[in-house]
Amino acid sequence: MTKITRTIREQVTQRIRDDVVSGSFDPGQALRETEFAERYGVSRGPVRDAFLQLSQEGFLSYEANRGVTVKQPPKADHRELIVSLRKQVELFVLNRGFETITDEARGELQQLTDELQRECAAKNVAQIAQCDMKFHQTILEACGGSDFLTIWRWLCSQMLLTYSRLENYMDIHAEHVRVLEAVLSNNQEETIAALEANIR
Amino acid sequence: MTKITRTIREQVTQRIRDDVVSGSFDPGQALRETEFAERYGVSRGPVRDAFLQLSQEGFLSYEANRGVTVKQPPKADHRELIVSLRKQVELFVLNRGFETITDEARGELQQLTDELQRECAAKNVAQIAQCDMKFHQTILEACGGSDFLTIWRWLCSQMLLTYSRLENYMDIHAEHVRVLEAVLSNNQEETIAALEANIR
DNA sequence: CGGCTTAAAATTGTTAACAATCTGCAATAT
DNA sequence: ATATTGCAGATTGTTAACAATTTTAAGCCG
Repeated sequence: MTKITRTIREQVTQRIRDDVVSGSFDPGQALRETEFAERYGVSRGPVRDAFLQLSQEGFLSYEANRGVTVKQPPKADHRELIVSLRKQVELFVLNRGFETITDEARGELQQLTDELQRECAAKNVAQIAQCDMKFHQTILEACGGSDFLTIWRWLCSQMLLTYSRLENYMDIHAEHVRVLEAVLSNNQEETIAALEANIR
Repeated sequence: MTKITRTIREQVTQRIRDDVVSGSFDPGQALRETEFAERYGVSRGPVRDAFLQLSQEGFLSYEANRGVTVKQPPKADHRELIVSLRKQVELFVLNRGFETITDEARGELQQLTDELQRECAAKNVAQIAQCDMKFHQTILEACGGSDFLTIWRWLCSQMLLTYSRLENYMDIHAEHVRVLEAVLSNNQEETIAALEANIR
């Protein structure tokens, strides 16, 4: 059974995160609690929680008594380090836990790849980014890497602030198909190679 | 002029963080919002914020509608990766920004080293950890590495969950003196070597 | 004109009450 | 006996009012 009700904070967090990833806001722009509370028809509490969480995730920047602003994308050399760190985390986890991937996880990866195809065709940036991340997250969790989820999310969010490959949508899908097929055929080396190529 | 008033949330967050680092709680132990609100004489709001923040920092584990528990320390192999990642971040930042370290930052480092000496002598675990982190944070910020503070904090917190060198307190101080003197003598290579040796 | 003071407006921080959800246990049915 | 249901208590989630802080801008003085 799939989860039916999510907490308001989670919903608000997801919506704002999507908007940031889609580039709906300018970097440095101030976000007001009241504005979002009214827009979503909720009180300031959950919005406040969402701002706090998204700040720690790396999408927003928080200053006491002054609210949050949309984070500037990282500089080129910083981005290089970030990509390198993310690769190390994902490949580390994959190397240790490749054998523990269950058939259920395989099915989920298949499903996410299909969803990714649809979203790539529809050119829906926020949904593409969400599928992309969920795909990698599924692998991480299936390999016993849940401990690294927080740091991995931060690394991803920094990369998403410059989600530069928005031109070639279908390439994104193709890259994930390569990973998926490597996983399905139980080929650890090819999986690693495919993942390595996908993270950039 | 030093900061006079801090927000309640910050104070509560710091106190709980200190208690976790000092080992006041058992791993897996559940923390109740009401209990901490009463203990600190505040309402549940700031405590809730603190729980949320400390969860993202990696000290606590959060489940919707079920509250937070104290995080288990990372497994040995995970810890190795974490230490390696932290080294990469600090050394990357230091390499790029060593020249930008100001005299003000140097003074702060001197001050923190003195404070560390006192706290090591007093064997006050939470304060030692706090000085230790503040020392490294000062270097990071002085070298223009503020962008990495979030991820760096997470890496540190995971290491602090097994702050294993609690025996040889004065060694901690000595290691930081070596870093400090390298910075003061403007010796970049020695600074890197000293930092590298200190992060473990 | 430029800098300083000050009050009002806007915004975030905190609180306490209320709502929703989960937990544990006893009663009940199979 | 075992599993299921339902209720009471405990705990977290949400809301709206109030407090503290910051920002804005007008007024004043040099």
